[in-house]
Amino acid sequence: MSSGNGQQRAGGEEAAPPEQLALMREAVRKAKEPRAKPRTWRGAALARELPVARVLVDKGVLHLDRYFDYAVPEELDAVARPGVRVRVRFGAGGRNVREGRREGGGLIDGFLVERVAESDYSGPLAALAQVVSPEPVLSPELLGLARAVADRYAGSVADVLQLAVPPRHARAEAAEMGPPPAPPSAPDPKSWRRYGRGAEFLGSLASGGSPRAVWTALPGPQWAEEIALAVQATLASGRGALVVVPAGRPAARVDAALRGLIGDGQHALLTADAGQERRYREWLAVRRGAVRAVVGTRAAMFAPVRNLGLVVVWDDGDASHSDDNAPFPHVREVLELRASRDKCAFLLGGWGCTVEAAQLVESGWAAPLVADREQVRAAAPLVRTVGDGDLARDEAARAARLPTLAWEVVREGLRHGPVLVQVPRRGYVPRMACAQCRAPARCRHCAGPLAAQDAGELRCCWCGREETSWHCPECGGFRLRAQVVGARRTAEELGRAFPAVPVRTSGREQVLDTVPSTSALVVSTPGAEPVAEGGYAAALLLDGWAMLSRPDLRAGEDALRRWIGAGALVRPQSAGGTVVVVAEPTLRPVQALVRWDPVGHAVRELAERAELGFPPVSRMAAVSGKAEAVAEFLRGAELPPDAEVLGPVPVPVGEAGRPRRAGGPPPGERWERALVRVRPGSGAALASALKTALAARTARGGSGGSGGSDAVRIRIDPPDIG
DNA sequence: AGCACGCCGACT
DNA sequence: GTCGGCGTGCTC
Repeated sequence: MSSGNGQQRAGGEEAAPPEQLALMREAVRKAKEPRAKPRTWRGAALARELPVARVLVDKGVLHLDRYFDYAVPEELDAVARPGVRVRVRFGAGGRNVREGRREGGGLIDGFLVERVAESDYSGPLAALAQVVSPEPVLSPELLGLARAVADRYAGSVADVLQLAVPPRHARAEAAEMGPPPAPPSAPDPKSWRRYGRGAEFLGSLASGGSPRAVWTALPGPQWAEEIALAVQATLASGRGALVVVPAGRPAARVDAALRGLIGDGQHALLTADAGQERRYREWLAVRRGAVRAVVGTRAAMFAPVRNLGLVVVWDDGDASHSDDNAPFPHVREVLELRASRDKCAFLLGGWGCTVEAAQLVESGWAAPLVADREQVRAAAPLVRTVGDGDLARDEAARAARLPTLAWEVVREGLRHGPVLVQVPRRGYVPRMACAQCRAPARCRHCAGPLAAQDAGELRCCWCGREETSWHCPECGGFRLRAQVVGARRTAEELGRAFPAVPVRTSGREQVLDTVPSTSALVVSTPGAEPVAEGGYAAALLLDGWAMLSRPDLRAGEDALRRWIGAGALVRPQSAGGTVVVVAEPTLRPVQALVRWDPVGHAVRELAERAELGFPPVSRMAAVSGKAEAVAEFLRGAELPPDAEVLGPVPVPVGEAGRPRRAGGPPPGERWERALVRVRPGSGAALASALKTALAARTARGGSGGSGGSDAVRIRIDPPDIG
């Protein structure tokens, strides 16, 4: 078998004299001899032991997702250890054969993966240009994890490492670090006793066990200390622990709780808002084993904790647990991988319960950690609803835009302390719902969401089929309405309704951390709610129907999660805490809130998704790009036999209000998106098929993952499948 | 993605 | 004869 290159060369040499031709053929054959001895083009001396370095080049492109061999010069022998960052010449410029070997190609970064005696590569090896630093940042464990994540998400290892290894900072690296402090003693389980087998769980951690649990936390501020106790128990067993929370504020709470329990110095805080130097210093402290525990936001999910004994994710339904860089790994999934690979304990906690969490319990992978109903009733606020019927009957509501019940609860609450008002954030996508019962309109073929198109016709956002005779399967209605959200004005009007009371707002721009226990109206968007000292006296959850009627698979789950998140900051019912939600009391998430039963909701939701073939019971991948590119890609890909392709359908350009996520179509281009769905168990096969097809495509002609006009993008577990 | 190599048409 | 377009294929 001769390479294409060789054929070409031979063709061009036909005019050359025979003896010269023979010489050239000889040269070609020589270059192809297997097990070529490593040599540099300067003939520099090589390391005597293991002179070949296997290098992972730091380029996200998929067809470069493998190792390249380089020769190790003698002078780099000592520092060229596995795991260090290196720079190498890489690119076509390196093989200018004619005028003797000349340096070419650009210098690019990479990681030295291992040192070996011989190379499989048949050509002459280039030499490592530089060892950037002797710090072995890429351990075999981290590389293994990065590879597993890359496989799970059909991405490249280099892309994952970009998320996993922070940029180097020389000054941070120079700092000396001491040995880790002595482990703390095993904790008293304290409030963990409120959960059925909570004390048992902590005991298992402390004695070196690796239990896995989905924990439904009771409302209130105790959760941070409960996580800290789990960390303490794990440290007591001589192992390390990793906690990932959705944002800086909850990270600060767990940090404070840990300080309170075991003091400073046992753990590092890894959050995005730290500067580069501090980030790298903290990360190094973890890698070097100077600290044994980590609390942080999503980038911390890869933290190289030594002898990992426990991983924790808090509030896994929060969107910020999903990384927004390729290949878009999710904290819960990555920590599941870590727990499996490292055989360590796993704790997924939240006030609510995601469908994915319910699935972990149902599959038997994790055990439920819940309090009994009596405990729940004692800790949760009283929840009351205001539905359409109430509103219609309510004269006062029409005038004041505030239902009588809501008004009364707020007024009464303000007599005892602060009152939280939750208003939805702007920017929910208006799609279609039943005008009568407000159930989202769904496609009768694949159950995707229906949306009105530019021309006015009704189409499925997944499979693209037109719907001409829709009627509501819930209530039999046949009229549709577009969903519109207008919110903030309500807050201003509220302020006018209670003129003597101070109004404070907390939102995306300015997030309040805490508010005092004095009477005030606290208006907040979901996720930005300040914690009130002693708890809120009441909470008012407005425009619930708008949250619920988004035609998103997770609309109900999301709404419930946000309500629960607000309600958990309210005093218990026994202390007068009351929540009013403006939403139909017949709807499932509303009922779940009233009963404070997030697990029941998630379990029912899971059963329904299994029936309809929705994630997470099936796995989905989105393929998007220009129409021809998507079609060609799908034609070329060898998808698993059970794969089902939905669509493609046009990607809406700049849908009203929805912020365009990174990875959308460039301005002015019309893109399409297809969804590929497989049965449970075929997820890995799907990811692998997509990765192979993408790599082949890029290597062939197309312009691969990022740039070019014929690019396609793959996203496993797309977040917005309508 | 870059980047060189090589074939094929235009021009001093 | 040589210069330079861009179509292919490789990168240790």
